[in-house]
Amino acid sequence: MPRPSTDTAERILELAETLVQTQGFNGFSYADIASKLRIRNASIHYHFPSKAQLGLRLIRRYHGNFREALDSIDRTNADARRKLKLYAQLYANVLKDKNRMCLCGMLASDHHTLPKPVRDGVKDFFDDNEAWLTKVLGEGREAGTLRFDGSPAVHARVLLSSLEGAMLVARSYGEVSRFESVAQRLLADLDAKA
Amino acid sequence: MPRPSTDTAERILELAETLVQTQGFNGFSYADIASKLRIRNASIHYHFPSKAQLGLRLIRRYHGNFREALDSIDRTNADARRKLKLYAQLYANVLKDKNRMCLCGMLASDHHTLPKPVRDGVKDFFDDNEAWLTKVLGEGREAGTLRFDGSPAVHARVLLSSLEGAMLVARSYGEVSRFESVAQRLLADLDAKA
DNA sequence: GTCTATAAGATGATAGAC
DNA sequence: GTCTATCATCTTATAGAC
Repeated sequence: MPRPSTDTAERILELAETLVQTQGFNGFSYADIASKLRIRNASIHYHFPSKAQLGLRLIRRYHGNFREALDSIDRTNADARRKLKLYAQLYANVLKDKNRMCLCGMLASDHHTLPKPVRDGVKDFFDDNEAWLTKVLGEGREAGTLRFDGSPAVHARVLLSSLEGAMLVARSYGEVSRFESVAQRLLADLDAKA
Repeated sequence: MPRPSTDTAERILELAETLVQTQGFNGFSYADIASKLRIRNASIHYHFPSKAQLGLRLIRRYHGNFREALDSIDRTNADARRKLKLYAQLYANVLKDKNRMCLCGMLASDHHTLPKPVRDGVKDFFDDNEAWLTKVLGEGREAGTLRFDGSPAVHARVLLSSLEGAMLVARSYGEVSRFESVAQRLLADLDAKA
């Protein structure tokens, strides 16, 4: 059977993700989803009873996919510099796809209006990213391929903040190159030979 | 006479600014303003016929105030490092006040849903900030107090993006210290003696 | 699982009295 | 310049038929 049930829920998540990433959590409605998927409002509520629950599912999905990408980078690469480059590309790929913002970066902007569970999900995402970056930065300095002052943890925050901000600003210009030049500079400054 | 007319328009702008900075352009309504200022919906429309016009007035006001702050920094300081520190403090002060996001950073997140004139206003703000930063970075390197690779223009983009992103992420934690540690690291890395 | 129908309230906006 | 009254539309959400 051609996956009968979960299919619609998946299509809803897929579209809702794009909508949050481009318009924000308060910038789209169930009606937007219904019309684009040619289903009814009530069908969405069947799968996701409230918008808060939809938001939470969206974060968990996004975080899970991101986690897999980080694990994949870890599995297939040894060099910290290479890992950071691939990490930045993760962001670039999001931006290249319909000028999307990072899901959690977008939700961070909506922070004040979000249900508590969604807020917490955003924090978890940032925490996980910072932990991964901290680890990679530590490894790189240890191996002598990366050079930076201060703690890996603080520099992880710098990288996370800067990449999120670079996406945010680049979207206003619709220029991915803006993101890329910032990311490139950020990574070049970590180069051991600098 | 105790400024009869402009007073209400000013109070509306003041509150709307906070609302946009904390909830986003799509996260507040005329009703929110009306109830908090104890006036009626129609009174707001008298001063600002459409939300788009309110948004534009908000940006112009914010940009103007920011411009004044930059001019003030230029007037009273010679050292580029000092100027950058004061620049970062401008951002920190916004964040400290009710966990606000930069008005234009917030509007950048709403980019996809904004009226064209508002979008353009956001770009103008970023352009102006980048130009100022580019100038200061150039001066600092010339004077030998700042050290960085690449062009002042690219580094200006790095600083703008990073500070905007640092605000965005810090808001999710409600910790100004998160912003401050990132800003501090960013500026320390530009130090000539690094 | 999807639909029709509908509720109950919010939204941006306007006409016209005071 | 502010008000009351009102609009058309959109919003999240639910009840119940199919």
